[in-house]
Amino acid sequence: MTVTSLHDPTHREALWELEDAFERGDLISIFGRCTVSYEGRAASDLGTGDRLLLLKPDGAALVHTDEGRQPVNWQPPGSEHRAAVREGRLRVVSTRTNPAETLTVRFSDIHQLSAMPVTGGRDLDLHGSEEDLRTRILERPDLVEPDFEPRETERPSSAGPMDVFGVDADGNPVVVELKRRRVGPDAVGQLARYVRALREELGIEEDRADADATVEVRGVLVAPSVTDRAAERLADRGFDHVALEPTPEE
Amino acid sequence: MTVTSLHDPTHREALWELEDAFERGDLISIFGRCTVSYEGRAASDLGTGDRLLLLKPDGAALVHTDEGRQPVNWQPPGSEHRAAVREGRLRVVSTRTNPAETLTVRFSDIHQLSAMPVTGGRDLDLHGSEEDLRTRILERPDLVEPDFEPRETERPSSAGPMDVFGVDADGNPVVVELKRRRVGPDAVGQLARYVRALREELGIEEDRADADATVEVRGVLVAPSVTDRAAERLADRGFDHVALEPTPEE
DNA sequence: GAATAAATATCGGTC
DNA sequence: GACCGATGTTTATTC
Repeated sequence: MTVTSLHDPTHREALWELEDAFERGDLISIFGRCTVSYEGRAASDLGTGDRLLLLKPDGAALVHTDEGRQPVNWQPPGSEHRAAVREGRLRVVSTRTNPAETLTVRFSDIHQLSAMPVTGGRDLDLHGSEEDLRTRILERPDLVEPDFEPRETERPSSAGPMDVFGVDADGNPVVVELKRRRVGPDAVGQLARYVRALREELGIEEDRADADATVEVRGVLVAPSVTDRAAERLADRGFDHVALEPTPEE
Repeated sequence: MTVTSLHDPTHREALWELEDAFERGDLISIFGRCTVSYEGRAASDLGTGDRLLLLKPDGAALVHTDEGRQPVNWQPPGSEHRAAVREGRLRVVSTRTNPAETLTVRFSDIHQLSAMPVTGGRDLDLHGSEEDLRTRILERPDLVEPDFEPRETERPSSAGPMDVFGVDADGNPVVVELKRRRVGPDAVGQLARYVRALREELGIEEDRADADATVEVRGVLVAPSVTDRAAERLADRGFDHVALEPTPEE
């Protein structure tokens, strides 16, 4: 493990080290006083200040200040980093295409530069996602409702694949939409599109007042909880909400 | 400007410096070999590997690998960082409440530690946002359509505030929904909710076949472009699309 | 490449 | 604190 670390380097020293680090595919961090400008989907300018610039070998670039989880400016992976000294000052430019975007960092002072090789150790084991919720329901369909019978996951429809498709105790088709956390109105809209698509596919009238219909396509939203507005929209459309967490409570 | 930088420190040396840096409110970066575990809204585990840990004085914590714009693990601002040496190894724990979440980083090797004071220089001047699009339309309403007359922005309704409310050449109420970029069907749903709310408020029948109505609430979606499915839903509901960028083309 | 939906989304404003 | 909507959202997956 060879970590390079320069303290208060000159701009030229920083450039030499940067070019070597690009060559090695190192993860690079530069802390210094700089201005930042971005142009692409939007455009932004950031005046002089102390920031941390992170340059990744996959092309990602991040400019961090002392606040926030989000970088104040960035460039996504796949971008190309270049460095140069202009008028005695280090300048780092990261560009990408489609969309065409450019991030430019101009340093007036370089306090610290580090470069370090990083490989592997990237495989995160994450649980508690929507997929865990689906697994949970397939293993215990009664958590949705008694005698619910899942038939298919990712069932295709003209509105896209529905999370879970099944049949209830009375033989009605049921569209289940899964959300791992509290949801707003948009999730109800998503569910409504699937239900509408399935009704059309099965030739079932949308009019719920039509009590003659022996078969009704039902919509069920499975989520830990719903917002008030989402609850209204669920009620409007005659859908059900099942309160369920992606993983069992302790 | 005092930047502290330790190269291959002992775990105890790193701890001392960390505690001082917490005290000073420094921006801290630690590069080293570590494992990471997270528990909260979801849960995850990350095996041993070289990573960069960024600790911000506002409580944000970021674990970065050599890939991706996103940190592989993180903690949002407002969290509390603590450090300790257990069994000779540095351990950094960041916790927050509501929701209760904990991020734990256990180091086996510390390659590099830096701490630097950062203040100010955080005010980003961003243009090309939805607000720019609204400004543009208010200055040139004809970009929406000839003789369109904006009356109100953020006009309240039972479905929430609508972006722009106005009147067309024939005196019809117009609800304008703004999007800074290409949109999908959800934006049409959002517009539909506002239109429905306004129709109810004004006591206007939704049935468009009712040609007797002298006043019709119209819906206009202003966005650079729309997806095919969004276009279908716009047509279904009789809404219009105006192709417009948040900032003028060069 | 376009479209669609998930995410430990984050972030800001409002009530 | 809950809720709602924007974001240069990013990211993954599918078509």
